[in-house]
Amino acid sequence: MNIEPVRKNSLTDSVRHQIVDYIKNNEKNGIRKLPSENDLSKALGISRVTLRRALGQLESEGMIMRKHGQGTFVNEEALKVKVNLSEMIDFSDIIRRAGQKPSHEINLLCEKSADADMAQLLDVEQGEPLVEVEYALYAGKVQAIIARGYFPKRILGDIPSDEVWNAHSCFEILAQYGRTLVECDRVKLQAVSRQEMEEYLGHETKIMNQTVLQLSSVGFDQNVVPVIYGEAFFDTNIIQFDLYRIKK
Amino acid sequence: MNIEPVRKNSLTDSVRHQIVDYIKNNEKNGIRKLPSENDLSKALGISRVTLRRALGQLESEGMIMRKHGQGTFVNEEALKVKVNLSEMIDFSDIIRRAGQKPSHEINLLCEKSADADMAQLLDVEQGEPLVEVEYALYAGKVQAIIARGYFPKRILGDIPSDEVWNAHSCFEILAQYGRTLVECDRVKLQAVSRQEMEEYLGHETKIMNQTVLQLSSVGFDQNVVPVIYGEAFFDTNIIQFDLYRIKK
DNA sequence: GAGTGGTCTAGACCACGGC
DNA sequence: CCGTGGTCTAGACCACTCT
Repeated sequence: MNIEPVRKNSLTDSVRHQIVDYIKNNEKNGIRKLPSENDLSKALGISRVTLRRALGQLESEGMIMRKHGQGTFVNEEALKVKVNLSEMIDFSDIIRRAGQKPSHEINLLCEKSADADMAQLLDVEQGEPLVEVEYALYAGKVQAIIARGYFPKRILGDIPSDEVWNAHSCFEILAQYGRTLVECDRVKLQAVSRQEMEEYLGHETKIMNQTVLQLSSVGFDQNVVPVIYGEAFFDTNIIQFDLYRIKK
Repeated sequence: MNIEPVRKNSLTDSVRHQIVDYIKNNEKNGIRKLPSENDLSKALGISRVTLRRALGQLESEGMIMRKHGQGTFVNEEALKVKVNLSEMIDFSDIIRRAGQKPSHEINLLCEKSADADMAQLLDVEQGEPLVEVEYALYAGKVQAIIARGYFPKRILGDIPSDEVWNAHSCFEILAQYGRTLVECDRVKLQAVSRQEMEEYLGHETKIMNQTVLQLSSVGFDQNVVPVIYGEAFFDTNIIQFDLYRIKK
């Protein structure tokens, strides 16, 4: 039983992927200039409008740069961004991006009723049954992330077995057992001491650093209805988040 | 002598601003649905393509949500983001967004030659003269940010007087005296202890928190040539960065 | 002047949601 | 069924850069 996120491939999307492939294939050759928009649109058999939509998306991500009167170029500085904070990715992928091998274990899995704060964050009635789950994530053999999540129990039809929890992330379980995709989230950042983290969690951890980066996030489904609240603590000696920003 | 960032207003830009105004004006009335694309484009006297380009930009920022077959809606969750980390804004504006009154003082202003690390980061020769400047920024009466910046001295024709430094940010001085606009930057995040921060800075600070968020950034001009390197330390009890992220 | 990206349009057709 | 947003096109004209 696998429910995959269904994303139709528009022409623009597939063009964008072709351009990304083109860039990756020519990375070694040192080719930093793309063909002109006219040439590219003819070569791809599409209108210039569609090509420009694809290029515009890549430009807003920072992957390419366009210079009026000169051409379109690969932006090598933006490509140096590894652990991109502005992308919504799994904890495991974050560790992979940091160049490490990810693994995880479940610290905690239980039911809890929503207190006032949680009820407001998740837009549910106070007392509504929530699932509380805590993961410890390792980069190689070192603990890099502690993540705790809360979401309404009713989203899950049946509570999966421990094996399932051990093999999948919260988001995968919400997708497969709750048919709920987290499409966007709002994140708050704080720097906290290891001691503050352990007081919040209520137990000791194997995080080595004395200071950690705390990300508090509310995840929403496609209708911007809150579905999950998470608190994650990162050892920034191991996970260094990056961002590439463009002035508007 | 004021050199303003020259940004031509395209039709799409002005349409986008009109939509933002529309949203702000109707925020109080509780109107969360925008007119249909056909109606809007007719009312504004523009083609639907141009309107959709403007709406698409607002959607990628999270300000609006479009539902196929239903309409376009204001995204209230995204609007809750206050101190948006994915926007390139001045330290003073960051403090304003956090709901505080900003002020700043210069801690340090001197010349320094580039060491190996700095030479690599700024893509200059080792030994090249740099300007080193350190600001302390206050939220009300509390120290909230310490920021240190380095940039090649040759960018500035003449070194401005102390008065100018006290009245402007690094970016304003680079723009007005160096005719250099910082158009994009790459940022790295770390959580560090107050002690580590003070060791890096070489002096004590008035930051109250025991842990701070460190942002290390390289700023680039419109040709993605590095022009400034900065290390900034934030008291996240006062400045809590936010992000709204959309899955791709 | 030739080539590049930047902007805008009119119009067609499709897919989804609610009535 | 109708109205909504989603996608794509051909073509025009402009502004910038280089030679």
